[in-house]
Amino acid sequence: MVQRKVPAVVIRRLPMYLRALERLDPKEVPIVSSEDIARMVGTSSGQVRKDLSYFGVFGKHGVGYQVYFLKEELRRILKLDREIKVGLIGAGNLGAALVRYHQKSKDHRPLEIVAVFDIDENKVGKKIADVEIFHMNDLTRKIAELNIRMMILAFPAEGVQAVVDQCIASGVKAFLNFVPVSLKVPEGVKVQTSDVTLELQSLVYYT
Amino acid sequence: MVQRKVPAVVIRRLPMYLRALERLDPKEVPIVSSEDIARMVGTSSGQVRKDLSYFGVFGKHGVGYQVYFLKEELRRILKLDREIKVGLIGAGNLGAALVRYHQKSKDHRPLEIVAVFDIDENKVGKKIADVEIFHMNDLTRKIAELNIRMMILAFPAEGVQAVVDQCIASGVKAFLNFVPVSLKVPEGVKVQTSDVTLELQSLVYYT
DNA sequence: TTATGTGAAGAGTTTCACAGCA
DNA sequence: TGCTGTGAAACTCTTCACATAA
Repeated sequence: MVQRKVPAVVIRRLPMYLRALERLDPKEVPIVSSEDIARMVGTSSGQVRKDLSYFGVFGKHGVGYQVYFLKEELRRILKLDREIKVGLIGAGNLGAALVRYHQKSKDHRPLEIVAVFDIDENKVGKKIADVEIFHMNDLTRKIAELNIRMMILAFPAEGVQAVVDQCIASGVKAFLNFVPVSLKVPEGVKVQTSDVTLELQSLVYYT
Repeated sequence: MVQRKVPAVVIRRLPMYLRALERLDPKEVPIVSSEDIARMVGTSSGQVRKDLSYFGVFGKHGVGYQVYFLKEELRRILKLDREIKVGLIGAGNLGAALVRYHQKSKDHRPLEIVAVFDIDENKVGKKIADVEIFHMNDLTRKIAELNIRMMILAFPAEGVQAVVDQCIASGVKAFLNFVPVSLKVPEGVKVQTSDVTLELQSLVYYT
């Protein structure tokens, strides 16, 4: 157990381990080895053990890990042991698809998309997969009211930075950004950008 | 200039530099410094210079980089100086949104989505943003026929590995994978996985 | 005997700082 | 003088290998 600064890469792998464990039935497979987990997520057993060691001691020498226990621990570490309210800005193609996709996926809990925001008056009041669409004018108010801590950005690139600043001022701590711009955020706020065009372009190098 | 193995991170940054340069009008801004580029993409000037140094010498000491020239060079390095045929499997919400999003984006060229594939007979023959939907039975044939080298995976998780193997056998060299599974591919084939659920889950850690 | 937990070595990336050229 | 190109240092992350505990 080290509990120094945990590398961001490690944090990105923990949900993979969690998902692998969730595919297992604890009644049939009550115990797994780091090797088992590694095989399921496509990494090495050493890496699994090292990653876990940042947070404590979870296994038994010569035995392995208790599936149920390790799952609980991973959820606790990732703060997935409570409900998390997520907002989404942009009720266009991508935004709507993301909401539907998220609602449909089995392992979306405990992440709950509780509000969609858009500037288009015609969309306001309607719903996407049971999630209500609010006007951008209500952004600040709704973030506070619904206690939204995470925001998904899925709208055209105009004025993203201003919107982000507004969110941060209202208490948003993390962004999943699908807008193709680089964002500036203060210390303590996390942005994860997913840029399909960029990813496609860099893949071409390998063809 | 080094031209050893180029780190994957470098390849992922080059399209960002390219996009930054494309935002500039070469008539107004014919020359940029590494510092200018760094500011636009949110990195350091040293990193920009180091990254470029893997591929050759593109700037002039004391002056900077000629925008037009550097753009051309970046396109050449990334192989974006020719048309690239891309396929997409899965005409669901996400798949359709990705096709529309890609067609609409200004900097999508020279990447062209030339075929969508789905198992649903009812969708076959229809179009999404002018791209025809083919049946999965025609996958292998169409990949060869249209010379598809890259595939976007956006369908439910059943049997992905088998589909991937089929694509590889037909000549696909790179995948952008939105399916939440870890894929096994041979040396020489590149997979970039984008998993919204995983990204959201890891972001929670920082809230 | 088996599989964990973890220092230490190794590999990969970023940052630094300065020589060198326009 | 100004900004590039690049080794070398600093830092981060992964792999290794083995002491250790069940």
